Amino acid sequence: MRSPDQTRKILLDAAYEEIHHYGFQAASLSRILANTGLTKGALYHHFPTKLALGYAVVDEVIHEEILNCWATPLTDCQDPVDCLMNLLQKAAEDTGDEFVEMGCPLNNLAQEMSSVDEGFRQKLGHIYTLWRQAIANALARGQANGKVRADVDTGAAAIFIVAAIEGCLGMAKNARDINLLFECGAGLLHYLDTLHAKP
Amino acid sequence: MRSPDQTRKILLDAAYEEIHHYGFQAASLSRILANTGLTKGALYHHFPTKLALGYAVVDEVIHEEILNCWATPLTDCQDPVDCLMNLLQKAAEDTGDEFVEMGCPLNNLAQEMSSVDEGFRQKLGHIYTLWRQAIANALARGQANGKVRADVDTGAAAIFIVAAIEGCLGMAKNARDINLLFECGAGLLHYLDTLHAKP
DNA sequence: TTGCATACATACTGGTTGGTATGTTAATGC
DNA sequence: GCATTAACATACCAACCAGTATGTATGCAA
Repeated sequence: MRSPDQTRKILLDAAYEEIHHYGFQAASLSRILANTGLTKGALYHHFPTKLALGYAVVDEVIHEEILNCWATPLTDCQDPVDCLMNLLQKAAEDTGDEFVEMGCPLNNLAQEMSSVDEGFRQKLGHIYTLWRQAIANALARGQANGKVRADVDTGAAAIFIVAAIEGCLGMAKNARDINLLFECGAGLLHYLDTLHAKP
Repeated sequence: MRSPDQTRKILLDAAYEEIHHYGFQAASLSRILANTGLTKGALYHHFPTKLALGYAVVDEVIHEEILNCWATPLTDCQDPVDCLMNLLQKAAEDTGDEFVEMGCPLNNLAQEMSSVDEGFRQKLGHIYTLWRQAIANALARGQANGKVRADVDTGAAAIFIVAAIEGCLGMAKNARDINLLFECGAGLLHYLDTLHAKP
């Protein structure tokens, strides 16, 4: 009847949703427990503090999300520009409504917590670095096989691409308008196109 | 000895800094009052609720900031691409350290509050719209005098430019690294350059 | 079957929150 | 100079917060 791993996951998922909605600082442990039907005993058995719970959400939930959505799909990819365009389209479709209403969890937490807690800042920075490296590596491979212009600074381009993605998601979140996300994404696609090697 | 307007401004400025640091939800009225040396009597004499104080910060402080830094300088500007490049450089230099540590107040609030409070969302959205329109108008004037390519969708380009600016500031805030801001800005400059009409 | 640690639930605490009710003082109009 | 109101200060409140102390039931090992 008892399954502590599952209980932990329930708490983690509920915390993820709560944080996604209200941010970490305004996230209420009482609300998380009310949503799960569990009690403080369970929560503090699995997580020593609220901060530890937040860290776990970053390390286990958000980290995995970015890996699955962005890093892994880029590892085997011949034309990184095309791949990024497809991933953008897919991301916009898959998580469309949720992200348009509540934004990208990674960006939300990074904006809220980077100037408040050093642990959050570093953990989130680590995820951003992984994401950027995945893009930079893909661009470099694209250069090797002639799909990407040789004069592109892959690292700097990766930084700008991630920033633009988060920027567009942020605009769409405030506007609550998925069309604005597409309009903004079109600008990014236009930029990506300039990275393509032209015959 | 008494100057209510000045008192109000002191409260407003302190609230702006507190919100800039901790966000609106985690902003503490007690901390604001401690920083000003004033008391609750003064605060609640000038502002009926915490929400009203937050709204005032948006309407009076942040609104003015965007107007002065972005909208106004673009009104009389022959080559909008060059102007934007200069404004980016200037913004990075002027507010450099503060923004690198605590981010753009407009973006911070928009990300935090858009999914929490409809009033904040609309007020901040209004500021974003003004900002975008200023850029779009400048681009359109650039098209009229041949500085900007005629096939550019000025509205969509303005959306992307604002998104990219906020995205770059967000990346730099998390990294706490002004060099990353410049690297990211270089990507934006590269995009802006593609808008230029080529001879 | 007994012993014992894990996995929770319940009840409570000190501190902080936004907000209010009541004083007190300074400026202003007459 | 006197009354009135604006401009604050002080004291207080219920609600909520993260966190803790204690109690209880489950499952497993011996």
